Amino acid sequence: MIEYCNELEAKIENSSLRRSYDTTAQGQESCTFGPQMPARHFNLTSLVVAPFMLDPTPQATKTAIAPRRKEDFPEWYQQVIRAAELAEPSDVRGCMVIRPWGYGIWENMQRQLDRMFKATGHRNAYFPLFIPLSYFEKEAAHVEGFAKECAVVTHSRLEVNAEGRMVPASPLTEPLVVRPTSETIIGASYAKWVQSYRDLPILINQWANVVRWEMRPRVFLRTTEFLWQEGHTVHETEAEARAETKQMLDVYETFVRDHLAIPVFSGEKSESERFPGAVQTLCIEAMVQDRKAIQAGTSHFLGQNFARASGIQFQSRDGQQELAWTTSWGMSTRLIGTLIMAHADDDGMILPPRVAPTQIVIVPITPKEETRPAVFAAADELAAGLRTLSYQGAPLEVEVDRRDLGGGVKNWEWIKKGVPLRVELGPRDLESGNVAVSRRDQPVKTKQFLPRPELIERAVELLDSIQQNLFDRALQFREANTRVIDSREEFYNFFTPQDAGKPEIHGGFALAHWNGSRAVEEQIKNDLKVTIRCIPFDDPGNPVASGACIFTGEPSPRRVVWAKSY
RNA sequence: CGGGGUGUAGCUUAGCUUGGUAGAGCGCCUGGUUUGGGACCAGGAGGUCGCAGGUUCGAAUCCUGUCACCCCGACCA
Repeated sequence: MIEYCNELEAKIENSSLRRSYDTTAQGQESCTFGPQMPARHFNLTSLVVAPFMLDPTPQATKTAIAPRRKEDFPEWYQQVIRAAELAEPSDVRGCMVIRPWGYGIWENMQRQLDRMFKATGHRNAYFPLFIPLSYFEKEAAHVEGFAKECAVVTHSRLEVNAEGRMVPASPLTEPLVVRPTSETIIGASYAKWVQSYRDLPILINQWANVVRWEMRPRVFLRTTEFLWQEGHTVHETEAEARAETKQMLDVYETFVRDHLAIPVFSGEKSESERFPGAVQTLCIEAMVQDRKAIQAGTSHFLGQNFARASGIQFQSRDGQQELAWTTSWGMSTRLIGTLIMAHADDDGMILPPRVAPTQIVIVPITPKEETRPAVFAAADELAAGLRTLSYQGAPLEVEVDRRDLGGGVKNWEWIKKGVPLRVELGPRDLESGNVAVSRRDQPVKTKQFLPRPELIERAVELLDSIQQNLFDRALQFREANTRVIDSREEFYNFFTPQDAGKPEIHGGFALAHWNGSRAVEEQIKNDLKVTIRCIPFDDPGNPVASGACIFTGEPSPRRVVWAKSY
């Protein structure tokens, strides 16, 4: 056994995979495993593998996804989406088809977020897809911000022309804008609903699709049509509206951290990155594996701007007519893209158990026809046992893969889809009472044998451990690529690729002092394509609270987060 | 909208310079052997070569136009 382990260790070394194992073997009595399929046994809950350790060197063994992250990150991203059957580009430019596996993730996100919205007193409603142009024109900054990406409906009928083609006919008296966001149309309703301070607050959320005619679409990250939720609230006082804005950002941060297993910086946007029409935009920013930043959620304090535009006013406690204070906040299917870029590896998707459409897949191994019924029966029985468990307030989702395919093929499909736990059950396990369990956050060949009752007993613990490990990895990655920077030169070096012709993955988050000027921000953007992602609430750089702007030497109250972004 | 590039089977592509009636790998279908790490053997289906026009006896190949997509810029959840 010892000899065998050493041999295996050597193979791992030679495969040029830089992996770090706990090789003390936890005394699993094992090798019930056939000689043709050796496997080492690890303690499943103690092993933590950091993302960089999972990176094979370019010459390493074949991975399920080509190219690898290091070779071509954007292409890798698209290939993961395809391999995991999350979505596909449609014939409609800029639009995507979200496939069942991808939509299942979205449904889980919806369910959990919705629960959090309800818990903070919000209710769902639905407002029209079409916004009359005149409504849209009411808030100047808002129009300016969205005008360039609006889809506009101008006709109400099709007719057959002389060439037999369908052509739009019957122009509308007033064009309709397909909502890029709903502040104005919802504001029109709110204006009717609000008369007295007793009608406040209004706390409403809507789940909807929106359309923004983007120049350069990318599946999930920037599509012409996307799905989201938009919360719209109205308040009596500024303080209450500001508190709501912050509260919902906190909900987002909690959701992304606890359910998507992604750490974020939360803070405020600089003026140039602010939502059109907002007084203040709060955001959470995540780092993904090419070290870029991605905005994972935003919450806006709209002041009285939209109340003024839509005429939302009320009679106050002392009988005065006053403008209300409004907020809006949103999260979109872009989060699925964020999830992919944050967690997936060179073998495909890796799903945090809390949003996985299926948490556990059981793969029956049926080498001989005569053993098949018994194996299937055992698999079904195990699945039934697991389904009695509750996970995150819902029954555990367990699938038995009965397809008549080779065990390897099935296994790899589930690896690419990112199912958290894979369970193999074959004829030999019928006698031993064991199953082979693999975690998606560990190297694909790692297995542990567990007696079936123990798997049922420990399933939730294993899923929690995966959830935690994904977060730990992501945090470790972010910390490894976040740098406190105190000089302009270091800043420029940090964000300048070694090879300008074929930029490698470089940079990350820079925590640096800034004098608050828009001009400086503009300059940095022009030079390096780097922007301020957020002005954090707490100083994450910590060494000194205040300091000097590294570009101008002027005083700076705090460090801000700089990065290239999606 | 500016600059560059590419269009051949579901995917990746060969052929194009030097015109002669379309080939491969993967995937798919059927049968058999397989199935505990991405299987193998045999057979099979699938393409008006992006589209339109032109040159020619003959066009994937040459010419003109057009459309779509990709990459780089301006914009963005």
